[in-house]
Amino acid sequence: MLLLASSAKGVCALLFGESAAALEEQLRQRFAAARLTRDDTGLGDWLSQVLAQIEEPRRAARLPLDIRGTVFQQQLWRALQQIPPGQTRTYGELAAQLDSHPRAIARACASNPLGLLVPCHRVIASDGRLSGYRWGLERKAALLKAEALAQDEPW
DNA sequence: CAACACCAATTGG
DNA sequence: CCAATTGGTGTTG
Repeated sequence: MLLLASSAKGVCALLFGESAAALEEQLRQRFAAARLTRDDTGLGDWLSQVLAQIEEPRRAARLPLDIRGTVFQQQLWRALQQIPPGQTRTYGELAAQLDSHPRAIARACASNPLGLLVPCHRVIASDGRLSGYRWGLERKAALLKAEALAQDEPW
């Protein structure tokens, strides 16, 4: 199940979870100070764009994003968005790019509230294997496979 | 503020 | 294969 949340400025969260209740809980934790209002219809348009992107990774959804986070996180997330579908970076590469440390990269990825929209699943370990994923390695592997596949397809 | 714990890593022994 | 190290962040005193 999927939860899409937005602020006045844009999409601020895209989470996976077991149930609606579990998702709301995640959301509440991530934005403790926010006043949450439910909107089952207004976000439908954005949501459908997100879903379309999942099926066609190369069509990156151009949604307004409202990314809340530290400077470091924003740098990383911006860097992640530069990674084209079907490609991957290692924690080490990103660390070098941001003049930081792999462990810090991982930590920042793990706190990315924008599942899919910030392609944190394109980050892999230095030996080329998948390491971890907030919403399950299964999902990470599936996403990467889908993207790699879409890359081969002639458009 | 400082101290501490928590990790989706990496490197060296 | 294990352990030591490392850095950003949230929590706690």
